[in-house]
Amino acid sequence: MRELPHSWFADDAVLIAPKLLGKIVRHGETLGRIVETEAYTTDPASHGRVITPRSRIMQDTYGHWYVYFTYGMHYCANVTTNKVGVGAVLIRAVEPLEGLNLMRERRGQKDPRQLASGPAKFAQAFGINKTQNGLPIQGDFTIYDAPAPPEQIVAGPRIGIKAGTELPWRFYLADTPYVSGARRPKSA
DNA sequence: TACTGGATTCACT
DNA sequence: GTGAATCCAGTAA
Repeated sequence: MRELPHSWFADDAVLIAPKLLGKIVRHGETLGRIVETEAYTTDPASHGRVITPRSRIMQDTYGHWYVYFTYGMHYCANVTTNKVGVGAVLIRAVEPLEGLNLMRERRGQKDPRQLASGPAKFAQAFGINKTQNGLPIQGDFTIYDAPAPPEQIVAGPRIGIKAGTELPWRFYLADTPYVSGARRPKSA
């Protein structure tokens, strides 16, 4: 398999997010197919709306991992994008392909559909934490090229936590049981 | 220095 | 459908 070259991540996050579907992500022994993504740029729901020490990586790099810690217990993994601006794509769900026993051990779950069907589930199953933050997408923690049938790519509902604001762009593959059960906004 | 709330998940009703 | 868990980045003072 061929690794995605650094230049592949130079475009805007909203363009990269659907193109990531079907690609193969690997961290060590764990391997899976990306089935759900979400694009963040400078919208109100994004860390990139204000550049801080944490979010600076969204502005300063592309083709790197941006891993952050949230809700006191979860990690989420993004790829940074956009050579000339601010952007990142959150990996929301992955279909497990290799290293399932290791994922089951890390997750405490047997059902393959419960191993990586959510951004924090993916991070836990693949052993991702803040030590991976800022690493380039290559080597031991990388993404391989793979074809994604265009007819299976679905553009979101634009789910977000702040009703009435500009929401992130979410994309997923149809006809897989491995996508997340993302919640709708609490109120319209 | 103190406070607030979160790009989530899970258990429970 | 609802709420708890849990800690850190960001913000205001």
